[in-house]
Amino acid sequence: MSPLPSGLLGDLDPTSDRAVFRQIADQLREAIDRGRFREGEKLPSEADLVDHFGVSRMTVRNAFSILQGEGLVHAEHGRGVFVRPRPPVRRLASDRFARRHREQGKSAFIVEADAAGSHPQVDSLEVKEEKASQDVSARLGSVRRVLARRRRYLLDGRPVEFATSYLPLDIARGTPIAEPNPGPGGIYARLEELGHRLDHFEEEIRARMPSPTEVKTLRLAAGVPVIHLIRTAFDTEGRAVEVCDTVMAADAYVLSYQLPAT
Amino acid sequence: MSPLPSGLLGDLDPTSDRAVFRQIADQLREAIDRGRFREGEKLPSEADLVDHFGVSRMTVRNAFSILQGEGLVHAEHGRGVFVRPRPPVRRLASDRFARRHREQGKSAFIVEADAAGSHPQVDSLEVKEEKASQDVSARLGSVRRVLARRRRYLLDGRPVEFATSYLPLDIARGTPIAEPNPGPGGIYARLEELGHRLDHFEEEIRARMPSPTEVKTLRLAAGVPVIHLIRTAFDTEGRAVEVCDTVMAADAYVLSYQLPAT
DNA sequence: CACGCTTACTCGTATAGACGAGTGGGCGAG
DNA sequence: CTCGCCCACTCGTCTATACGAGTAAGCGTG
Repeated sequence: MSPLPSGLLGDLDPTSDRAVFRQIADQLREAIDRGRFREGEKLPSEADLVDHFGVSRMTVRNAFSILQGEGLVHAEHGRGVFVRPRPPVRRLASDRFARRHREQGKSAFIVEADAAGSHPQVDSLEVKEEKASQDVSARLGSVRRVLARRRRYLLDGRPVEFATSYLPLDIARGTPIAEPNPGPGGIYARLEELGHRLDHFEEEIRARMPSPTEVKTLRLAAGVPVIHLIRTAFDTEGRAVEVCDTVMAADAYVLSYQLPAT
Repeated sequence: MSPLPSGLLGDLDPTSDRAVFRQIADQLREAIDRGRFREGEKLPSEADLVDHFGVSRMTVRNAFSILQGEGLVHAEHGRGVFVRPRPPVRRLASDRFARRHREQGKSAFIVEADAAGSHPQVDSLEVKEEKASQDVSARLGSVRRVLARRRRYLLDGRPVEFATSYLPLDIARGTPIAEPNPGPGGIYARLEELGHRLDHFEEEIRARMPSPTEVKTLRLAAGVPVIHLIRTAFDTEGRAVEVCDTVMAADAYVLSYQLPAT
């Protein structure tokens, strides 16, 4: 156990009324911000810090748990505590559903990821009829049962997004939309072929901490929120023809919208 | 110290390899989800749970700290641990900058809050010239110095949003935009009067955990992420005339956008 | 050389105890 | 009755200790 390089971290201020574990967290946070520790780099071990600051281990662990909650670091059992690297972000533009983007055969996700040089994957495909939740029913205009299309998106092996599309049965049943692979251009292309020319989308965005299920599905590190996006697609007759409920790892996304200044 | 009502919480499973503090957190989470504890209601005290489960206090505290990280509960020193109430959310529509919404005298924030029956407030007003950050400079087209307008928004006494507008000096200096109160219709009205007719806005949205500064400024509870929104306003000549950097308490907002299906 | 075991180091979980500090109700003095 | 104090209860901070379990490097054996 090598002692900490002197100067890397300072001392505690016993006169301060700031709790010791907060002072330690402050020092580590500042060192990270200043680039003394780089992305992915290992921080001093708990034992190192116990020696350096002369405190008990629980105090050091408390300090680390603060930084974890802030999403700054993550611990790996048996290895150490590391500065959490910022993963590459996926940029979602507001014109991503424009007709011109409906490529042949491949989904927007695949096309875009290929272009960015990363390896895209879609799994957990599930297509089935089910009872509409109260919220989905309200958005689709009081439908009882819906077709649900569930899928998870991964980039370079990392899950980044989990989405479920809900469609009224009278529109989707017996059409390619009810097939696992709906064909080129995705379900929006199919909807238009079925006579539902798309007019506009409405997107609602929230951010919150993930549920335990979401942590598992998206393999989220501590201190990573999720972006919850609910999109409703309207056809030219003003009918809501699809609701898509998406949960995204917030550290993997930047959403981008263009608004007219009308 | 009254014993816990039997049936409210179950027992631990000693054969499970799930950690005890996680099992306790699971039980509390489920009880909250099922409505056994309502919003704002007090959960059993640490001492109660120590007795009920026959574990040490740190184990119970670990369980609570998980739930805090999930934003489900919050602790109040000397009072107890409570189910975190969901505050009323502010809905931001994508047409909120439309010209027709530029009311006389009052800002959009005030008008909207009044309409919703809550008490709006704006403070921390600061208007000054400063050096542009690298990011702001890039967005505004390589300007060195900018006019920065900082303000914090509160609803019913609770801070919900902290925003800074940056404008190029050659546009803003010496105009009402450089005054604390820019007058009716806000700075967008002034920009148009100055010949910069607004064409469109671009908004970038991220979500992440707050920095300690943001926690203080927005008085955020544990487990509440922030929404970071960066808006750039473009005039009809394609010039970026303002960048607005906004940090919002994520539990107080729903963003809503309308997209054409062009 | 290759494989497997040992070992040191890492974080994870849990116990027991101590003191501090904020809150709020109750009780006693005036 | 009212005010102020006290006390019980609450969470916050910190120490000290123990064992478990994952990781990786090194060493010894075949």
